[in-house]
Amino acid sequence: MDITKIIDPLNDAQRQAVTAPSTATLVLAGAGSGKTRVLVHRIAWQIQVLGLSPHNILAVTFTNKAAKEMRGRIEELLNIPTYSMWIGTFHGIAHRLLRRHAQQAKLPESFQVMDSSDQLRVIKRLLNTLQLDEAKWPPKQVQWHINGQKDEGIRAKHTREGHDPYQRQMLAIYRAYEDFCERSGMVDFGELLLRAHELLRDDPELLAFYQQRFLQIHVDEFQDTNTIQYAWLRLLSTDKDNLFVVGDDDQSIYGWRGAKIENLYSFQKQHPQHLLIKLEQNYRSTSTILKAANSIIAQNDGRIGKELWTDSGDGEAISVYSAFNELDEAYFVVERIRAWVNQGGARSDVAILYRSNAQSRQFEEKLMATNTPYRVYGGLRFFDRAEIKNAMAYLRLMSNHGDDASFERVVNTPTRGIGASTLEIVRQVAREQGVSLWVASASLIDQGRLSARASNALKTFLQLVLRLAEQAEALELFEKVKLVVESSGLLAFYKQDKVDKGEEKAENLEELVNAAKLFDANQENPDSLPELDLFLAYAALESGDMQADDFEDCVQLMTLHSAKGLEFKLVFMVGVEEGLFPSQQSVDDIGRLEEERRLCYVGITRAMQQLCVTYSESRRLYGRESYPKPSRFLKEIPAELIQEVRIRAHVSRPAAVSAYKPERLTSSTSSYKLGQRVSHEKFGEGIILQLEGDGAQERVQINFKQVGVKWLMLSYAKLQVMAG
DNA sequence: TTGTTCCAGCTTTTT
DNA sequence: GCTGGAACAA
Repeated sequence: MDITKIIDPLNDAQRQAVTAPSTATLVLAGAGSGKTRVLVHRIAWQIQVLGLSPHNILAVTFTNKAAKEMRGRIEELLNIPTYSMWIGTFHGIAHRLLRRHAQQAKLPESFQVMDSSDQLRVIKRLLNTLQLDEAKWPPKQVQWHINGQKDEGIRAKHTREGHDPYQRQMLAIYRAYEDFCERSGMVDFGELLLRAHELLRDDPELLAFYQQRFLQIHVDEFQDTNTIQYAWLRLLSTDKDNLFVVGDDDQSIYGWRGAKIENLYSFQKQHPQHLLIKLEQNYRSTSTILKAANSIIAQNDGRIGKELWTDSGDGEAISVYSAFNELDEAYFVVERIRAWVNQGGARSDVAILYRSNAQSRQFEEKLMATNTPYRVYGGLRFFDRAEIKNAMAYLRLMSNHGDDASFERVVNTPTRGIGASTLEIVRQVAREQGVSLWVASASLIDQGRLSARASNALKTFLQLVLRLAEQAEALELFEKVKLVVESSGLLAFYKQDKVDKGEEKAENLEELVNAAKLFDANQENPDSLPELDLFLAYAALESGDMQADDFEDCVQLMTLHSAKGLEFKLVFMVGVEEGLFPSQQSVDDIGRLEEERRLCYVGITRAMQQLCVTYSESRRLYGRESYPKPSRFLKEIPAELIQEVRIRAHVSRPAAVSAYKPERLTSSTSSYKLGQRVSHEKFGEGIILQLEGDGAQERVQINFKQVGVKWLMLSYAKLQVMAG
């Protein structure tokens, strides 16, 4: 047995963690301190030295990427297959449990997973049926409320009807939403976790089964767990003290989406005998960078406390550049990158990190202007694209006719003459009879309660889906997808669409067939569940990773949040200004301010060799010129670590932007005049306010007595000149 | 069905 | 000040 491979590459603290006895263990892992290595080697140790079967191990992460990496590294280290080991995201594992035990979880066998945009659509439709004004009940806010409740493990039935009208209405919406999901077999992300928790909690036999199976439970990024996730972990580990959690309270940056840093403290309280191991030796950054990071994070209260150190050298000072404006800032950064590349540095070792996505633009422009390849992270992922979602909706509908959200999505995509009024009737019947849109449509057709045209169109649609389902039955997964893409009419629809990037969309649809092929090849499916349902869930749960296309040597642009877990030799932290970073919305609340500070800590510790911080003396924000102060975080870096860049890379005081605005030209050919009284057959009497355009394009703005101000095309509107 | 105008909103993001 | 979505005119 070769344990040197497992033990030798570790430092003392890491080794202590890896070889720790099976007891509640908290590994406080600073940035760049080898956190993943500890998890991987710990699992390897348990298998190779303690003789555990991979079958007995559970490892939970937050992202698919992290899960994949962990599995890969374990396989590499041990050279054994790991398919029997449960490694995955909280959501992925919850999903697996629910699929396995759909019946006990009171879910239909082919329940569907909704992603957040699906969820938002459902909520919008729900508000509509409840006849609530979206302005008063913003769908986003409703979504936030519902997800918040689920994260806390609260269902509608747990909430007492209070007196606060707002709360009462929210509760009513939540209840209606739950009903809808129940009826149509839809499960959102929060529901996956909540349902999985309830499943184990309410079924002692099942719980005992999994408790006996998972002898060791490992949790990555524990500071990001929310209430229900931690509750779920505790259920599984009851009486066993077999939780091995790794996290860093200083890198908790997701409080705003329900992460409870308190879970770290509760863990310590609930396991008084727990083992606490701090990983403080950093293998990533220079001592200068670490000193800056330590000094900033020290400003926060209530930390468990640790200090990063390294035995590598001081390295270069931190450059701070005060830009004249945001263009100058971009210019400076791009110049620096050019110098780096000229000295033989790789572009992919360089990252530009910003607080908000909107900041990427000026950097993109400058990079483009200098022909520097770059890649912006974030944005639409493959499975989030409308054309992909449409294809998936057909597949879902084939698998589950009760999926109203998918029904709505594709009933008239591509257009087949099923208009809003027909749909409204269908919805109404569905509501009255408490059935799905599918069933309502079928009965409406049977009873001949629709116009012949609407009835036929609807019938064509239902038959299309039925036919697809029938034809797909015997096919391989990728053939099913191919069938749907081609026979639904989607592909043809996008191919003929010349204006709206239709070609690209058609290509994406073809790519979807490939994705299905790949999925099929990689899928283990130990529980032999329907592959189509698994693929659909995969699309919702793992929407990223499809865009890892070009391997070109690129500069990396991303938000500070998405940089977590990554490292770069040269890091630019830009826009480090009060109001931007920390964000204006966070400065009045100490808790949120501290989270911003942790974000700053995360940003700084991404840098391996060189860190460059920039701020601008003036910045255009929401269309207004602002003159922000340098961020307070800058002052928290000891001055001796900083080298201010004095020279202006480029004095780019912009020439005063011309105030010229083309005025709306008054049409000379018109027979109408300003102030002219006219009358319109539909809108009645009014007075001309403005004229523009010529000939067929000529338009007039008219203030109508009855209906107010409107723009009308003169060539269409039949206006009568009135005396007056 | 399509093209235009209007209007709110505006941190961070994974699953 | 820009952008995406809703509302509206044709």
